Amino acid sequence: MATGRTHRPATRSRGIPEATVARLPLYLRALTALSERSVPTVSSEELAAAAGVNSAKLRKDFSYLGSYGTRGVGYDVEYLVYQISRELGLTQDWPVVIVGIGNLGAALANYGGFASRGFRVAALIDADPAMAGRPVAGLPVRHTDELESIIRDNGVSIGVIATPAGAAQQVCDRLVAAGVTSILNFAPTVLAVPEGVDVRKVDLSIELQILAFHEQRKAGEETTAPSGAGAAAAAAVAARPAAGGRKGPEGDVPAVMPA
Amino acid sequence: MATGRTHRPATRSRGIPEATVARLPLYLRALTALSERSVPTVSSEELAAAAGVNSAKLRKDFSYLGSYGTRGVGYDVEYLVYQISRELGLTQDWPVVIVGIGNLGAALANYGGFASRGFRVAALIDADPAMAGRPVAGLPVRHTDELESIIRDNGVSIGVIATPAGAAQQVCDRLVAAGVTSILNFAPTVLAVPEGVDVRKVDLSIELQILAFHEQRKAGEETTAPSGAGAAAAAAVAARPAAGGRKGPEGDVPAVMPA
DNA sequence: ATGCCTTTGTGAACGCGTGCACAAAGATGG
DNA sequence: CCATCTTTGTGCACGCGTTCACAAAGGCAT
Repeated sequence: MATGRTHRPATRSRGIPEATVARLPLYLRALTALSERSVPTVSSEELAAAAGVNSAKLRKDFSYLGSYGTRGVGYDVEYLVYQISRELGLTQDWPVVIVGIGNLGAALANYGGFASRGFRVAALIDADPAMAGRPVAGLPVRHTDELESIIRDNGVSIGVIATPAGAAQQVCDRLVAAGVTSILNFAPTVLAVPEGVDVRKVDLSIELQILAFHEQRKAGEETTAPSGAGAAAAAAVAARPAAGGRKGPEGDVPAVMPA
Repeated sequence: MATGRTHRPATRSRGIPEATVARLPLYLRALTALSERSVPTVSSEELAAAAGVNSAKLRKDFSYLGSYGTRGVGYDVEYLVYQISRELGLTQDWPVVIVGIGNLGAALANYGGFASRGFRVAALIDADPAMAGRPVAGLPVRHTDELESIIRDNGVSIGVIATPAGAAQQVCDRLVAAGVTSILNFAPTVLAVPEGVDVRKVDLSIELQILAFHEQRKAGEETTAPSGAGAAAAAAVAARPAAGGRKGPEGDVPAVMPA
């Protein structure tokens, strides 16, 4: 999962909880797969299993959308696909620009799942003049100078930032100024945006660090010796500035304060 | 943010809440930036602003790690960098394999932030024999046949899946069987894993759909006419199977049931 | 030493999200 | 038409996460 979200916290939009919104795409994907196999109806139990969630949670999620099921039978697949698509706003076309056509930007441009569901790559934009005109995923790369006009001409409201961290905020500012109100940020930076602009962040480094945390914990649980090779390094690296014996989180690293 | 997580729900590891763990990398990044500018200390207010969070939340987060601040002064940057690094398990080296060296896999392999923080790309693996041996990001691509031996020889416990959706579960199974216990999944699929294996999911498509939802809501709020061009399409596409007048989520699409 | 000022650390309240468990609803068979 | 069986929709309780607000703690000037 990508982490981080920058939403207005309270404004539960239209009564649908944020957590539910985040799961709707999951259900939609599972339903689409069923639809392609021409499965007419599905029970909450089956669908929940396919989406990897609890069936009670799924039913409650759907209850926010309305009463779309039939008791004793289940949910009509096609109908539900449409309802969720509509709720997510996928019945309309969303032009998207990708800024920063490096390795990642190119990968995103080539991503098939992009176009499949209402999203259309309106333009690829890069700051490097040498990139300009070169085709990537069948589209010619445009230069950053054209950013504003591209946004306006295509009515783009969703922008994807795949630039280096240093350029992200500047690109973000220009996108927002040009009218973009939703941003998907792949650059490892915290973006500052005005009220009313949604930012979602996808950060590989953060995901790995979270995994490392759990990995370390798992490793520490097997061998009940928390003081591994890292302890020595701890004493070497960490130099507690203030005096006074501090205790670690739970007695771990007991007073390793050299000074 | 990448969405989705597959953790054991309850097991609050070592007393540090999951939500806090997810923010630690954010703090760490902000602190590292401060460290490079040789800033000695930072207050919770300043650091919170840099990390894009509430200062009260930051202080509570740090309180789970221990009492590492000095009242009236703030936090020692270097010391905090070390404490968080240690807590996240970044003081040790984590060998990582990337499976699926397409556009995305190559982008990940080239990602700089990878090596910077304790993570080392042990191998790039792809199923295409034509890829084998070709250097990507300075590493020769290895064939899938070698997956198990690579995992074992390098003691890899973290795997990154960047394959097409169809291959993801199979790759996942092999990774887990070979000893991987943490997986970062970029394929748009729900992965089934045994107990004790952590999966984090990064899904571009889902992120975009969530943005589209909010975008649609914003658009619908300006123009107070929810019944847009989509309504007609609704009647055309949706064919409610069961009879009986259903009402939409809040009166929207009122009884558009062609029967 | 003393008092003031800054900033941390945390107790408490609140709200959101999750899961249980069950009543209501509808299908189905006789 | 009635009984039975399946599955939905949801009231309720619980736990996690967030935020407020403040007392305690330490630095610093006098």
